[in-house]
Amino acid sequence: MSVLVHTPAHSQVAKPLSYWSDQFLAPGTLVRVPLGKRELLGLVWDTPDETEPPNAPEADKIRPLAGVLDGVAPLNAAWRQLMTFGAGYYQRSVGEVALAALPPQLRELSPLQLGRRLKRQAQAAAPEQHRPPDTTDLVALTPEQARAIAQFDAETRPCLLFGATGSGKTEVYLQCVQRLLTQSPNAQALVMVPEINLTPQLEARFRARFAPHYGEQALVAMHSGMTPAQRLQSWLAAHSGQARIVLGTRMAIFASMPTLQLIVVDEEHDPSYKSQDGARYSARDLAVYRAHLEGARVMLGSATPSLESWHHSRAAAQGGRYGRLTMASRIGHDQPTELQHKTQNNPPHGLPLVRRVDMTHQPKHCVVAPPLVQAIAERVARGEQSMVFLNRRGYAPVLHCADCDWKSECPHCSAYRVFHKIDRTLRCHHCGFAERVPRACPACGNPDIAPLGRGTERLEEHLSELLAQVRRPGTESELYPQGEPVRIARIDADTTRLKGTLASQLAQVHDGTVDVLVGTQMIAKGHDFRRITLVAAVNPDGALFSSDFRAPERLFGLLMQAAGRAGRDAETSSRSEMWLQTAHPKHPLFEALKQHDYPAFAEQQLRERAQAAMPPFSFQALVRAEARTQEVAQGFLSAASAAVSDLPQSEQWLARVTLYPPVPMSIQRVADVERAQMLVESASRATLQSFLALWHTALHATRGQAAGRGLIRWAVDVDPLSI
DNA sequence: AGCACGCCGACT
DNA sequence: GTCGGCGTGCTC
Repeated sequence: MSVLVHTPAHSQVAKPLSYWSDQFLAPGTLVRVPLGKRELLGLVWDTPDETEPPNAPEADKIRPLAGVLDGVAPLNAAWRQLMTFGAGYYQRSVGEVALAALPPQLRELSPLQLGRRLKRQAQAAAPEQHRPPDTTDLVALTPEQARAIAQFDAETRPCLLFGATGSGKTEVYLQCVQRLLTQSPNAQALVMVPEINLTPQLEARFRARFAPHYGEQALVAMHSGMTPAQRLQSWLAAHSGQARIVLGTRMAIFASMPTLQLIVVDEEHDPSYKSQDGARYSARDLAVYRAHLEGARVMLGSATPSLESWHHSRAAAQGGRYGRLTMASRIGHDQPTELQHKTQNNPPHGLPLVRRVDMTHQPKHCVVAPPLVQAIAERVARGEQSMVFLNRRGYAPVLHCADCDWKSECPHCSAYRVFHKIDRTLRCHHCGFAERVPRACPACGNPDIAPLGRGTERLEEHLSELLAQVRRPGTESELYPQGEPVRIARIDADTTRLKGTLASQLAQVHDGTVDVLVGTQMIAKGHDFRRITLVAAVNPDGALFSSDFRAPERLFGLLMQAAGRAGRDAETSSRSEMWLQTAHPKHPLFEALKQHDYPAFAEQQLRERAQAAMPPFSFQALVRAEARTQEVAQGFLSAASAAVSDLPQSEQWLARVTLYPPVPMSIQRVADVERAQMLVESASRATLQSFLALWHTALHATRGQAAGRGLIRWAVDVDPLSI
């Protein structure tokens, strides 16, 4: 009997292992098996009567199963196929992928403990009486929303819901789920969001809509912020079919859902859907594949789709494989005619007016341009809120000595430690190494060491100085005869480290306790701020000329998303603005942003990508290597590259697959480990796939040879997001 | 991945 | 004298 256990792709036990069993066990059955001195969770893989895998061990080495996990139904064929596909596509072992997809507690719990949990779960599942949904529950839709849903119903292919921020994508998801649950009494739906931070508000909306009809148990969440017990509970509810809706982050794509009929991927362009550790899977891509496997529908939603999905949703005549559903207007705004759009210099469909501040015409070294300060001050005086966005946390990215040119380098990484004024530390954002800020330059003793550049901490400080004279309206008191001073809050990974602080900080913004909000991209995502009428990006230029070909795409998405935070209420949207401080105001990216014209931006980007034969017009994989020295890391990659010529038909492979030379990674050393990578590219996804599968053995073998000596780790990243 | 075995540096 | 570092090897 073949059984999968949690073993990595590179170990010698990557294949299914053989065990004896005296009873028939269906594939997908959860079992416990002895392995060495341990007993661990296993998953029955082949049917018992299938031929034993090649290289089966001698009969005397085969040990009997330790037990079967009663009460948990076997994982179904579609789920197992998803694991097989995921493992193959991302170059990992099936055991690693499949066992990692199960809740951790399932692996740890003894059969007795599990039995108790199952009993409790069954009691909780006791039938509840609920009011069946009827037509009065349906929220009125805008014509665009209604059309999008009708189009989705008429399609069988995956669909891209291209909807402007504020166009009501969430309501479309809700109604699609609602229609499904009403039509099929057992159907399940999976709704995915990119970040844990976004789950509470979406969960609240889904719960309010569905719990009255289907019970609290019908909706479960799945993300890494949950306790092991909660995760097991959600997983069991989904696996048993008791949960009709699963809402979660990328990990939820692996949930066992026996009657899955609909998958929604919200903010499908978000890079968080690509896992960066373990198996480097894309939950969005797996969603499309899984829907295909299960015969389920899939909807990818975004205001700024990934260029991959946008390209897939081009006209069918041009080879498009996805349907495209467009919702261009914000709720409460009629779609303007083409003429209005062109003649009035107004932004379309109630989106904020984009203003570019040419920083080359502003005072030297100014951080916030005077006109922007003025605009924020006016908002404060009117009782409106502003959001200032800087994608760099801490006080200053570097500490510098002007005398000897010392810089706050991290001793363990090839990066600078960031100055955090709040606790007077120098912190490395890559390895976590932190030290108290030295009083004087550690190299030459000069007491005059100065911060270089700006992070959110310093921006917050700077803004409070610039706005010190501004007073809030209608709040005269003895202390402040002309009204209270401006209130500034900062939200970034540093201020939200503790659980629940993000929620309470967001609440402060909502109830108007805050006039100006400073933060990193964290504040640009998803949160609905009703009273914000100004959004500013202080320094977005960095990504314009980045070596990463996806940097413009990410910047555009981020700025568009940030712009979407402004004026979400119809009454304020007419005077809401997005400010961009840039040294390149004429850059096409900003031109497109000003028009809120994603299609034009995507068109231009895709043209560039096509010319340079980059994704989505080519397919890539990255081999990464880590070692104590750069020589070893690169040496391994070179040897692996050379090993290609020993493959059968190597010339044909080399004609269709390009192997680039090994290079150090952009942050070459992290925590005293040297990192290098090598890019592999092909014009065909299938070719790249079969090449990787063939080459994997050679890569593995290289590790055991001289070139692999001293290598710490290596891994393949298929469809990498950053190169 | 775990977990053992195994061989070299600073401490109860 | 041990405790403990992580290099190498094995698990049906």
